[in-house]
Order: sequence, then C-alpha cells, then structure tokens
Amino acid sequence: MVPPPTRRRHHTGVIGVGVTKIDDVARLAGVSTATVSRALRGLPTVSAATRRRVLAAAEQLQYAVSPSASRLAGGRTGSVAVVVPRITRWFFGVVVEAVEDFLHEAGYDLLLHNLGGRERNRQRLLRTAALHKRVDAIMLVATPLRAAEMSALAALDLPGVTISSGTEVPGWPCVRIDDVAAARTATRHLLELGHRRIAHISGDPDDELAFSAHLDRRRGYQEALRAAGLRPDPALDVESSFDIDGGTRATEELLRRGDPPTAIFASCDEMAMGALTALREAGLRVPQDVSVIGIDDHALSGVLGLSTIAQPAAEQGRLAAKMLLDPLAGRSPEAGMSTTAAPVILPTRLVVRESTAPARAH
Amino acid sequence: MVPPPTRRRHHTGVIGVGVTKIDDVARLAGVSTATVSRALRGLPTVSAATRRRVLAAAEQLQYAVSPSASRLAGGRTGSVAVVVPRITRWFFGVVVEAVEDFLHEAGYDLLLHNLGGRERNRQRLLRTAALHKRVDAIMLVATPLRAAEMSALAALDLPGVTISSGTEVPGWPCVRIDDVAAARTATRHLLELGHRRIAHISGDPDDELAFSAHLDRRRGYQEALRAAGLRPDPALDVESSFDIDGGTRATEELLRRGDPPTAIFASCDEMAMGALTALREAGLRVPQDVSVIGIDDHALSGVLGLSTIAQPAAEQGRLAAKMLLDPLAGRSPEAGMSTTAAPVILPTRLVVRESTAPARAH
DNA sequence: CTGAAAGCGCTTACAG
DNA sequence: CTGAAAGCGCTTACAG
Repeated sequence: MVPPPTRRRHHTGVIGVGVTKIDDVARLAGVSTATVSRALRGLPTVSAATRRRVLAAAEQLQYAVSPSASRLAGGRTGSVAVVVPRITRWFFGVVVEAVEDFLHEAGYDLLLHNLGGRERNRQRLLRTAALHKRVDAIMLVATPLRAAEMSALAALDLPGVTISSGTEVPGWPCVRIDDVAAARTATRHLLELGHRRIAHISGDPDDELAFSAHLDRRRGYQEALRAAGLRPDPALDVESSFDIDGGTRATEELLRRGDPPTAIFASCDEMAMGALTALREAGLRVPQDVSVIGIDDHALSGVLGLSTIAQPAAEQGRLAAKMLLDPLAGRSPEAGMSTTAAPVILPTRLVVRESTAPARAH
Repeated sequence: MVPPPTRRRHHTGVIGVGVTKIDDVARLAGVSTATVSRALRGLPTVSAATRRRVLAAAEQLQYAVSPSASRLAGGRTGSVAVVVPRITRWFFGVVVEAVEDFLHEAGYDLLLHNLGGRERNRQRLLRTAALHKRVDAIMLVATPLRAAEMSALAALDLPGVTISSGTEVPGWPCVRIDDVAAARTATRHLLELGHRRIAHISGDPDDELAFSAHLDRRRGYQEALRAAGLRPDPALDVESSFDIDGGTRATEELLRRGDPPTAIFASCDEMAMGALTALREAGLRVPQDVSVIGIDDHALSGVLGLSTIAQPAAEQGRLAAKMLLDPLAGRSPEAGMSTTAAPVILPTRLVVRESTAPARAH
C-alpha cells in the first residue's frame, strides 16, 4: 500500500528543513491530516493522547506549517499592516517597536508601510492590491485619510485601529492623547512663567500627510492664550514641516518678522529642536532670551534640556495592538466597548527642563 | 453551458471588492486562467491583443490576485524579512526607511523584525517557523549571528544580504562602512587638535546583540593612538550600552576614575549625546574642557553641534536592497560580483562642528 | 501563443 | 473525538 510517488515539480530534489508536510506528520502520528491540523493549532476537539502524539511527530520531523497553504485554506493571513508617516521620527519608531513586539508575541507578522511624505507611497498603499488579502487587520498611525482612500479602505472590509489619527475610521477603535489639552498645558506653562509674546510653530495642515494633531494643538495654544486674556497673534503662528528642519525654518521666519517672541511652543519636540538650532544661530540664548517647549518627550529632549509635554508612545502602540488583536482572537473587547466607542485617551505630563524660564521684566 | 454553482463555504455571501477570481477574469476575457495568469504577470508568452483583453477584463472586474494562492502555487512569497536591532535608533530607522521604499517599489512586502535587545525576540525570530516559507529573502542589519542561529538560517536556504553586520553570512553580500577607518579618522581629528588624553566609549561586545563594529571602532581608535606614539590606556576605554543612556553612564564612569580625558571619541552619535549630558551634569564645558566626537551624523547631531564621522545610512539600505532583489528578479548582479565577493564599503566623512576644539595648553 | 489539468499544502464542513 | 474529501485560488509543466 505504498502511495504512488508524489509528482514534485517545483522543488527539484532539495533536501533539508521544510520539506516535511502535514501528510508526513499525519503518517508518523498515525492520524489524519485533519487531526494534525487541529492538534497543532490547539483546537479543543483533540484528545490529549492524540495531541501528544501529533506534537511529538511534528517535533521529530521538524515540521513547520506552510503559511501560504494555511492562509489559502483558512482565509487568515496572520499578518497586520502597520502604516506610519515616517519611521525615522521618534514617535513612530517607538510606536512601531511596541507594536512589533506585541504582534510577534501573538504570532502575527508585521508588514511595515512608511509613507515617507510621498504621495507615490500613499497611492501605492491604497491601491487595492497592496493590502488586499495580505493582512487580517490594519493599524493606521497618524495617517489621516482622504475620502477616496477611506472608501478604498472600507472596501477591504478589514478590522483596524488608529493611533493619534486625524481621521476616525468608522468601526475602528482609536488610541490617542488629548492634543488640545497637551497644547494648553504647554502654553499655560509659558504663561505662568510670565510670557506674553508666545509663538507657536507647527506642522502644515495643508500638507496631505499632516494629521489633525496640528489643528488640535493650535487650538489648545489659542485657548490657553485667550483664557489668559491674550489674543492669538497670526504673526506669531508659523507653519512648516513637522520635523527638525521645519522647526528651524519656522523659527527663522518668526525672527525675520521682527519683534521676536519671548517663548515658543513647538507642536512637537523635533520642531522644538529645530527652533533651538535657529535661535542659537541667531545669537539668542535659551532660556534667557527665549523659552522653548515642545510635545513628545523625545529620547533626546533630556540631552537638550528641552521642556516638553511627555506622551506615552510605546503605551499607545501596545494598547492599540491589543485592541486590534483581541477581537481577532475571539476575545471580546473590554466590556461596554462598542465599535463606535470614543477614542481611548492616554495621559500626558508636563516635564520642565532647562529650556523654559521666567520672562525677563522689560 | 452554465457551470454548476461553486460551493462557497468560507465567504458567506459578502459581496464587494475581492470576490473576483481569476476564473471570472478568464471568462470575461474569453481565455483560460493560465493565460490570465501569464498576462497579468507580464510574461512574454502572451500576444499583445490577448494581453490587452485580459488587462481590460481585470480592470473592469477590479481583480486583484490572491497572494496566498499565488504563493502556494508559485512558490514565491513576494516578501522580504528585515531584521534590525532597534528600530528606534537613528541608523536603523533610516536604513529601514530606505529599504522599505525600495522593496515596495519593486513589489515586495517588508516583514519587520525588531530584536529590541531581547533574547526572547532572537529566539522567536530564528525558530524555524518565523521565517520559514514566509519570505523570499532576508536582510540582516547589524545583527551578528551565533553558530546555532547561523545554521538555522542556513537551513532556510534563502538568499540574503547583511548591512554593517558583525557576522558575514556565507553566500550573502554585505554592505557596510570601514569602521576601523572611521574610528581612526575620528581619533586622528582629536589628535590633530592637540589632545593626548583621548577616551573611548563604546557598546559592550559581550552583549549578545553587539555587533562587531564595536571592536572595529576600538581598533581604529587604538591604531590612531599608536600611530601618534601614544599607548592606549584601559582606564580611558569604557564599555556600556550602545545608546544615549550608555553614553551617559560610560562618561560618568570615566569621570569617576579621576584625571578625566580632554577628549572623548564615542562609538556612535547616540553615545556621544549621552556623553554631552554627563559632561554638562558634571559641570564640564564642551568643547572648552572636553571635546566630543561620534560616528553617524545623526539627524540631531547638527542641533547639538556634535562633530562626527558621517556615514551614509539610507544609501547602505538602498544598495543592500538592490543587491538582494536584483538576483531574485533574474537580473544578474554586477558583472564580476561573485557570491563570495568582498563587502561593499561605502565612504564616510569627517564633519567638524562645535563639540571639538583644540586642547588647552596646561 | 494558448489551454486542460494537475498540483501547491493546508483547513473545514460534513458525517460518523 | 476523528477521518475522507472537497475546496481554497492560483501557477506550471506539458502538449499542442
């Protein structure tokens, strides 16, 4: 009863790890392939004794399931797409690191998509084929969607989660901080130090890749000013790219306008760092001449003595990954959390370092 | 001649994008599925007219190939695993960004693996199943392998490439800088400024995740000292973790030993930044009291005025990705480049900023 | 240049 | 708790 030799066409005689198939395990364990499949995936409908035999056989043969076959037959990919604007920026690096750990620990692969500020990459990603049947779920980090992109995503009909996103996706949970409050706290800190001419530098919301945090942070800034009886001055509010260079350019522009501010609230730490550079170049001392505060608590903010509003980046990643996977694993999300639940807001915290100081009396 | 209704078990009546299969396209175009497959993949054995019809049909039906089915039948995954020690560190973020762009542009997916300094992650990754039949190729960034890991990888029998790796993998090309030369240049810069007590702070080579760059950079440092007639002083050579905190701790240790150096060569910019922090805390001015230089040209080195040896991170990523994919695409690698070719060495460049200055006369 | 058919290696109703 | 068999949706020799 020797089965006829299988017709092996693609793999021409290469012997080694990976040639073991589920049939080999089934034969050795003396069960059907169906049972091997069930035992290996830990399904409950397998007797303890059988499971033991199957595991031993699989171990002995060094069997590893073929992902493609499993995906095709089972309909699950075991992968998650993670979309970030720029992996090189502090926040996204930290988020991705936390997410990667969580996903792999849960047995999922992470497909990384970095938009890199390029329209081309956006197009590529949201062309149906890039995500279609490749992943079980999607995580969108700080990536607002245009209408067309939103419907392309909706057509995929996949679960997902957003982090600090500009666009809430219907049916997807969201993890973020309260950007308005963070900006308010930062601005209030400067006000309490006696500053009145407080500038704001932020990312450009016209930038297609901008996320609404820009707008929220501006709102918090303006609210704090108004609460202190001050009127936001457009001359003190400059937009640029949401990174170090953008901070430098925005600050240069600010100084070019004459009558410089005594304090700058930067929309993120990287912009604040650019501001530090521009101020130094201009011969202004921080904090003696100008105070500077950002948002993030970037790994280098301590080195630079930068005051900031710390936000929990890794925690946001971890929590979002958990909220994404729990339903996939059949675990129901937290009780009372419907699919239309409000965003989960994580706390921020003022960190005062050397870059902010009392305004000098004139 | 209506075909009998297909038995649809898994997809229960969901209508939308993605239900189109290759048979649908074949029917609409009036050809076989084999021809659709060939036409869509751009194989040359399809007439122009047929190809046109197939493409039109696929377009009309919004057809996207099922990756799992294609992988199972074709044996190729269209994915590449990229392994980095820590995505949050500057060098790896920049490398991954460049690689991601190149891979996606070539139609490959990127599976990210971040070791994160955890032994657990290493185990997980090199357990057969994590990579087995999941990717067509592997990129190892600054990830030296132990013997067991090396043979596990070899058993996978996949093409790969290493970047600045500690371990050369037989048959895999390698892209890197000349670490010895970079360190020599940095040290010589300090020597030329008149420094004689030059310390070195570096990553810990006993750390399992260390890469041999540590050793090479130390060698360059020592070579430069000897060439200047100086004897390397173990008291001036401190190992710590290869990041900001490590730089801080190593520098604190250095200062604790008494008779502090007049200059510090840090094995990477992040350690140099940690050194800046520790020096400031200790009340020492940079560069008046102590000069500091690193290696990398980190995005924030300019902000900090840190002198450094710039290395082309994105370029290393791009080139490695190209060297990995060209053979997969059937393109032969550069003429004369055998699989045992020597590493491709990319150039580095001394960047003098404000953190290095002439040693004061005593 | 094109098609019929086998095969890729699993998972899942279905039946027992 | 377990097995026989269909099916997942493609690609690839093979034959023409």
